[in-house]
Amino acid sequence: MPMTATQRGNDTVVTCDDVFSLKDTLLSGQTFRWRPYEDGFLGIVGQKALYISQIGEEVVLHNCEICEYEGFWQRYFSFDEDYKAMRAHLEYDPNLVKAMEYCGGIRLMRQPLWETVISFIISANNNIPRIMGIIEKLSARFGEKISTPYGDMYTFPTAEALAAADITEIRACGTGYRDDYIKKTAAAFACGDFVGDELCGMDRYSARKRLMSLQGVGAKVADCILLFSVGKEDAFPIDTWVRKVMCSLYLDGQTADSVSVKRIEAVAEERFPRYAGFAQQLLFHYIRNNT
DNA sequence: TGGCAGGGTCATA
DNA sequence: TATGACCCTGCC
Repeated sequence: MPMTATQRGNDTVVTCDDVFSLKDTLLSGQTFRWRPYEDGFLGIVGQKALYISQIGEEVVLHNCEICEYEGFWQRYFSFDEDYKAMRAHLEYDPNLVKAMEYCGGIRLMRQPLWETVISFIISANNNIPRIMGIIEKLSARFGEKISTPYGDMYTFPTAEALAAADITEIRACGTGYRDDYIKKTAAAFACGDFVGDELCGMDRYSARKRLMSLQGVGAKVADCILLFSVGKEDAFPIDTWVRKVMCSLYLDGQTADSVSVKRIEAVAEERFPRYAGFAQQLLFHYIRNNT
């Protein structure tokens, strides 16, 4: 049993028997709607707001019944997965051992598909603070205001709301040229052309191809969606940082722009035949914070 | 003040 | 398969 959960008063307390880090998980660029709040983080996912904190081995989901935890948050944070075994499996690689010493408590989240698709369309050619700002503005403009114990918050806009939105109003939220991608992708979800459930039964490459049929979704964004939402643990998003780290560690220090994405993909498959996505996240987080 | 990169994607040739 | 344009912000 990787994690055990109990109800304590109004809270659900999850006891970790491993090295889980809430902070590293929420700040590793997988998710964009969590902010520091009191001793932990405050976030909103779907219609649910949550204040969550961690002290040592205890993770506290404040004002959260255990049935809500088991019905949603457990899966969202991948608390039902055995990360101890994953880490043990990856110890054959000395670079990953170093990365795990630094940020081994990261978990790959399984976020709602729709929110993840739009968030990562916005992420293209962009930086994290700005991505967060754009999502907040879109939510304030097109989401629903809900009252929570922490004040009013806005839900992520529905596909219907964004599909029906005036494109200039989408752009006014700071999306830039991504406004059109957002509206068209929203339309694909809203009219039922795109059904997320179908991805689960597909292999990684078929699922990626299907996601890339959406406007604004290229290979990298598709892989992020597969890894941070769909739970495809073999997805391996290759961005500029991963390119750099893969070249420096596994391609004899060749320069990043001299090696094709295909080559890096092949090396990743060879070096990380299992849990490639977790390896990617470890290396990415390690290199971003140690260079 | 101006130039440029920032966790890419798309259209064009 | 390889280029260049694309919106916007903050940093140097």
